[in-house]
Amino acid sequence: MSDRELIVKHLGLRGHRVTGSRRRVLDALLAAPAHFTVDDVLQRAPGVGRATVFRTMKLLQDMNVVCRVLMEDGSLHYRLSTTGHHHHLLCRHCGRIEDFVNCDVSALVTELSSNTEFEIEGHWLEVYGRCQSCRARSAGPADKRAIGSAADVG
Amino acid sequence: MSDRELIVKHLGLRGHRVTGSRRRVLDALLAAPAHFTVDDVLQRAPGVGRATVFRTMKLLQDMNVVCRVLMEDGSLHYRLSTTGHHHHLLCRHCGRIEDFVNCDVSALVTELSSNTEFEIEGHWLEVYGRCQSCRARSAGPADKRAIGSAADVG
DNA sequence: ACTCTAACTGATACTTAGTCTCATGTCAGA
DNA sequence: TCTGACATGAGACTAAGTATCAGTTAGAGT
Ligand SMILES: [Zn+2]
Ligand SMILES: [Zn+2]
Ligand SMILES: [Zn+2]
Ligand SMILES: [Zn+2]
Repeated sequence: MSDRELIVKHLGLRGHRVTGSRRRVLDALLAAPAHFTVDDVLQRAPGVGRATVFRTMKLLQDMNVVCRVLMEDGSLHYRLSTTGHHHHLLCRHCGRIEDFVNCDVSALVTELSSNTEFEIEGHWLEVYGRCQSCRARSAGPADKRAIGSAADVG
Repeated sequence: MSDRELIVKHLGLRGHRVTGSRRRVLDALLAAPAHFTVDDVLQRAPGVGRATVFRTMKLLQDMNVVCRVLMEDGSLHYRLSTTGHHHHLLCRHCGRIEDFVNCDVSALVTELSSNTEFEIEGHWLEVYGRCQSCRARSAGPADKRAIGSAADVG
């Protein structure tokens, strides 16, 4: 069973209708590159209305089919996702993204909980850097896929 | 020397002009509550143009006078800041914010660096939860200062 | 004090991201 | 196949921010 069929099935099971527009949006983002904007989807899903694309993205997000990625310039991209909670490592230089799930964010949270009087319920974390292949062909000038002024650089 | 005088002096030293508009924006945000939007500033700085407020906020941000806070609903707020890199603990229930600087994010970064082949250059982290006083008067219904659907809840 | 100019300004038009409304269309269960 | 709740597209609208530009001004140099 293809990715698309799986998702469609999942939609059905959750009581959502499987409509033409939703199928076109799905096809669009399954064919899209590793991360993309709502606008990318709009252009790849001909005939589907703007509002519908936004609505569908939100639906898929709630279903963990896609996740949102906060780019360093503050814009939001989307990415196919299977797992629930996880974080991203973004290469500033080539735009590549890797997920990390098993990393010890929970240790940080635990530490914070005991240091402060807050009860921690959630968090948002994105990490920016330079991937292996970009390090390899290093001293080259960075391209523009992940520009940043919004970065909380640490 | 007052906060304002200090900042004004700092502006001057960095070669920025100290104009009426900038003074009005400064007064506005020094009088504002613990965190506020650009729009709040606009309303508290009568006569200052929209674009100028945005420009001034960016300037003050570059000077570490203010920092940006990513609310759980995705909107951006500002907050007076003195230190450079730090993170925020936001109470979802009363809107209170605490900074944390000394927390071991660097351990996480180090771990990530060795687990992945990324060279980590920056990150963005916000933490959401419930502050001590909100926990004290617990079972009460949450108010609406920090609503969230955008949360990356972990 | 006077001049000069780069820095700054407000108005306004524009862009981008997303929401709302509403009349029309359609999926899927009976 | 009927039917109505769900979904849709068009387009108006909001919110957040940027670009342009003609006019103003801070403040350095004299
Ligand atoms: Zn790379
Ligand atoms: Zn940090
Ligand atoms: Zn609280
Ligand atoms: Zn996490």
